[in-house]
Parts: sequence; C-alpha cells; structure tokens
Amino acid sequence: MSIVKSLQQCAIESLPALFDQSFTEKDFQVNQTKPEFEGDYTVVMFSLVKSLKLSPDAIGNQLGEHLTKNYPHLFTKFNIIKGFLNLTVADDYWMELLNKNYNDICYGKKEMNGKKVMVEYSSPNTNKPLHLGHLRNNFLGWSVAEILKANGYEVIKSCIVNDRGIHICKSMIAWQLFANGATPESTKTKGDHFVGEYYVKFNDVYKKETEELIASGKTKDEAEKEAPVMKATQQMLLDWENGKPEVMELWKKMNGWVYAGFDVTYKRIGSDFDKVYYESNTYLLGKDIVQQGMEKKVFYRKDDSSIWIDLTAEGLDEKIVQRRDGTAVYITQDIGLALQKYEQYNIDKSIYVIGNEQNYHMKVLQLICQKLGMPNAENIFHLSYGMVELTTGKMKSREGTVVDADDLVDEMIATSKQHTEELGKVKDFNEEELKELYDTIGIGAMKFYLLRVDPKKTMVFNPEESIDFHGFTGPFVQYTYARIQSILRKAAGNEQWAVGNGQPAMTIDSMTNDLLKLEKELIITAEQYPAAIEQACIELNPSVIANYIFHLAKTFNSFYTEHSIANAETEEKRQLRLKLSLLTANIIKSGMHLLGIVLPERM
RNA sequence: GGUCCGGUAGCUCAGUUGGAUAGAGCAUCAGCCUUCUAAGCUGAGGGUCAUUGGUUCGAAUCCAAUCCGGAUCACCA
Repeated sequence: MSIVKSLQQCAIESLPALFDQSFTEKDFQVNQTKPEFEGDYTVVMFSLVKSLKLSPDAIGNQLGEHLTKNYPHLFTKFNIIKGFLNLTVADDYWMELLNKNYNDICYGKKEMNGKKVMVEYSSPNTNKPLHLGHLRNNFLGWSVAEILKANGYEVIKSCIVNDRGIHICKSMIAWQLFANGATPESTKTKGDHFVGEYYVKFNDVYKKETEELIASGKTKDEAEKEAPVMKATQQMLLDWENGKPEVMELWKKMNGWVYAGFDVTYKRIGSDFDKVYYESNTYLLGKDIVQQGMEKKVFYRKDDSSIWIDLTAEGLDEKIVQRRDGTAVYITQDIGLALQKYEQYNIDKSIYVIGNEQNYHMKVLQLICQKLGMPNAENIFHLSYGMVELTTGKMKSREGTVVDADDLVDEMIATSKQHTEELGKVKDFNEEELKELYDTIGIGAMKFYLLRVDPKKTMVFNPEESIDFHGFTGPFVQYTYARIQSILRKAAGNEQWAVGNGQPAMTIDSMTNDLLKLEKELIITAEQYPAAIEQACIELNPSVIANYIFHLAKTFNSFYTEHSIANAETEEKRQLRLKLSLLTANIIKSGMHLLGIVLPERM
C-alpha cells in the first residue's frame, strides 16, 4: 500500500476513536508537504471542520497526537500550520520499504485482471508516407498499450490500413500516366515516398486541369467533376471494385512498395501490431448490420431509398448509413469492424487512437453501436489526441509544410551523433555500438518530446526545441540512467565497496544516523512510481509517466551532486546510496519502457 | 449559426476529487569540473492563471456570461 493510502487508512481508523463519526478516504486530502515546511506529507483539515464543528488546528492537534502515538512506526512528528497537519514519516518505514517492497516499487506491475483491451492506432493511408502527426499517434498508441499491460490488462495492438478508395487510386493514376515504369528500385527511393510523389503529382495535374476548365468558362464544381484526371480516377475506383485484373495488379504492386517503406519506418520507431486489418477486406462489412438496424427500427429509409439514423434526440444530426445506390459509407464499415473486433477477440474494451478532428464521428459511431445493442458498445473509447502544429502554424500538405516522419528521425539521429561526438565520452565504442547509441538517443529524444505533453492537447512542434538534449528531455533521463550504470559498474569491480556482485546489500539494517534530506526525497519520489502508473492508466495518458520520470531523474541528479557514493561517510551509507541508485535506475528503465524509450548503458 | 475542445512566465508545457507564497524546461543573467559521466548541479530575474461576475473558510481548478483561437457539423475517407 502506498504511504498516502496508509495515511488515509490510519486517519480513518483514528478519527472515530476521537470523535465518534465515521469517515472515508475522500475526507482526507493528502499532499506532499511543501519544502518550506517541516514534514513529508500533509493532511488538509478544512474539509473536516464542518462535520466536527471544531477549528482546523484543534482537529489537527488531536489527529496528530493520535497518529504519532498509535502509529509510531509510520509517523514520528507532526506540526500544524494554518489548518494543515504536516506529518513526518519514520525513517524506519522508508528503510523497510527498501528492504521488502523494493521490486514492487521498481516495476509497479499489477496482477493480471482478466480484462482484454484492443488498442487501435497508427492507421496509415497507403498513398503517402508517414508524417509528424502519425508519429504522435504511433508513440501514443504503443505507450498506452504498454501502460495497460503494466496495469494488468491483456492488450491486443491493432492497426487498420486504409488501403483502398479514391485517394489510393489518385496515386495509381498518376503513376500510370507519368512514371514511365519507374519503380522505387529504379529511382532508389523508399517505397512510401515514391508513391507519395505520385499522389502529389496527381494533385498538381488536377489543379492545373480544373484551372484550365474554369478559365474556359466552367464553374468550380463542374471543373472539379470534369477534370480528365479525376474522371480517370473514378473509373479506376469502379474497375477496382469490379476486380479488373490489371487494376488489381497495379494496386497490389504499389501498395507493396508502400508497405516495404512503412516496415522500415515502423521498425525504426518501434511500432508493432498484433493484428492488422485492411480496409480492402473490411469495407464491405456492415451491410448486414444495416439490415439488422432496419429490423430493429434503429435505421429508417428515406424516399430516395437511402438509409439513415436519427440522432437529433442525442443532440447530433441525422446520419446516413447507406447510400441510395445501396453502397456503404465510411461509418458503416466502422460499425462492421467494431463488431468484428468483439466477435474475434471477445474484448472488454476497444480503444481507438484517433485525432480529435474525428470526435464527432467517433461519438456517432459509439451511439450507433449502442443503439444496435452491440455487446460492450459502452466500452468503445476514443482516445482523442490533439494535432501537432508548427511554430509557423498548421502543417499543410498543399503548402509543403508537412514534417516527414523519416526526415525527422534522420535529423534527430544526426543531431544525437553530433552531440555525442562533441562530448567525446564514448571514443572506445565501435561503429556498431555508436550507431546503436545514436539511434537510442535520437529516437528517445523524439518520443519523449511528443509524449511529454497531455495527448488531448494540441501541441506545437518546435524544431529547435525538439533537438535540444538538455532539461525536460529524453536524453536527460537517459543520461541519468547511464550515470547510475557507471556507478554500479564501478561498485561491481571494486572489492573495497564490499559488493562483489555489483548489487548493493539487499537488506539494509536500521540506520544509525538519520536519512539526509536528499536521500529521503529520492525515496519518497520513488515510492510514488506505482501511483503514477495507475494514474497514467486511468487517464490513458503517457505524459504522466514522462513527467514523473523526469522529476525522479532530477531528484537523483541533485542527490548525486550533493552526496558522494564512493566516499560515503559510513559503509551503511554507501550501501544505502547504492541501493537508492539501483532503485532509481530500475524505475527509470521501467518507466521509459512504458514510453517506448530504450536506455543506453553508457553515453 | 449549432456542438465540442482550448487560452497559465518571452517560448514550450505541468498544475491531482477546489488547499499553504501558481511550478518545470528552454531562453537571459550569476556561480560550480583535481574527487562516482558538466547531456549535470546551485542561484537570480520573469505571472492581472484571457476578461467580468458568482459559489465558499479557501478558486488557475467549479458555475454563468463575454472575448480570442481551433476542430467539427458531406450520399469524402
């Protein structure tokens, strides 16, 4: 049990003895004591004033007396300042924690809870390469999946690939018209970038053609419909739907190029999936559902024979679920896939990592699923994240301001190489080791940068800031870890330290002298790790972990500069500090893993 | 126009179910490498928490109104 919970429990047990009333956890608001006051944790008395009809200080005095008297192994001292009861936690309690609950704190892992969750993320289109926004999505999805696992859920990572439709045909048409048989191999271009170039080409040509038509007297609408390249594209979509062999072949060939490119990127950034859905397989799903919806009278048919659902009672609009020509719309496929997920995996919860531009769509999807009586429809959860903007404004593909994922990764790695070379600390590394280190730091910096912000919020990507490796960054945390490993290596090789195997003594006897301020601060912070994991899970928010780990690393660095481990005052102090260092390193490794960030042993 | 989200230091962000003098990082300035990795540490300056009103012992946090920014409201996906 965490110290905060223990404190609340003690208070719940104490107060009835004093005042003949019963209380719950919620009555006791516990905060960490502000540094300017004496004590470790603080209970706010104001919330009790009304029910007890006493002054805050009076209640605090009685509770403080009672706690220190009845729980001396937990609380040694108290003071009251303006209605705040500050309690000092016994050193022995912290020592016991280091001895007995060491592993619980290091990894914060909960028992399996028997619940199964699917996390769908990434969801790329096969007509262009991944960009900065996809990176936020990928890092978020992966991290949230790991956070759920750490909290005892069984997790299935899934991905829906949007591999068909008019936008895919656009790049296909452009390739047919302009490529002269060029391939990624012949041009030495990464497959997804290669295909993306033809998507851009399509838009250039399309724009030119519509402008010419408008110049010749057509309206904008007419021009957009009649542009030859668009007509060809629409024909190609029909041909695709009819399975025309040469179109299918081209489609498979070009998508194959894109997948080869994506594989490289996914591997570099460490994204993986347990199940990949392809829209070309799922786009016909949902047709049966329309039928069921008609029978259940959830849907209704309009005069032109299109099918709708009325969500005006829920404050939304009427939504079409089937066109008058009988074909399914986007949302119908989504309903079908949502149902298939439940049927195939029997999941308890279905999380969708999708940008907040689709908030409305996802709300509609969930409502329809509920109205259709789908099992667990109330456990569909849209993990809605904010857009990534640039300091100059939004990313716009038409204006060429999109930050490409591969370019960004390259830049981050190049920057980490440059910094590492300037510092010159790993001159004995061979080429392979260096390459691995540059990747670890560069990609770690990028992930941390994108995950340290609350997912819900729109965030600004500042290129200069993102390659900064000081302060609240991934490399700062990695550096702290590498520092600790350096100490532990030294300890392992030094017989004077009396820890031959590199591990500090697992049991530290009660200290003969008090814990120093920074030692205690480090233990207190470490003890909060399991609570951080839990909070991150409740909020599905990796930034909780990022903020926590940064705070821990900072606390360690202060401790490290202030107190020598090698030249500790006594042998027991040295053992304690070694143990605290190892504890910190283990938490950092565990927490950074939840963010998908790898740690170097040296840097 | 309807709905939803946001506005905290020059910049990027934290800020728990309302709690003590609103915190970090970057940037600026001043210090610290003979001792376990200076990608570090210590300190300083920097705030009308968009505005106004309300709720109460207490509001950045809750409520209302207003201002500003964004998203969305397709027989597109």
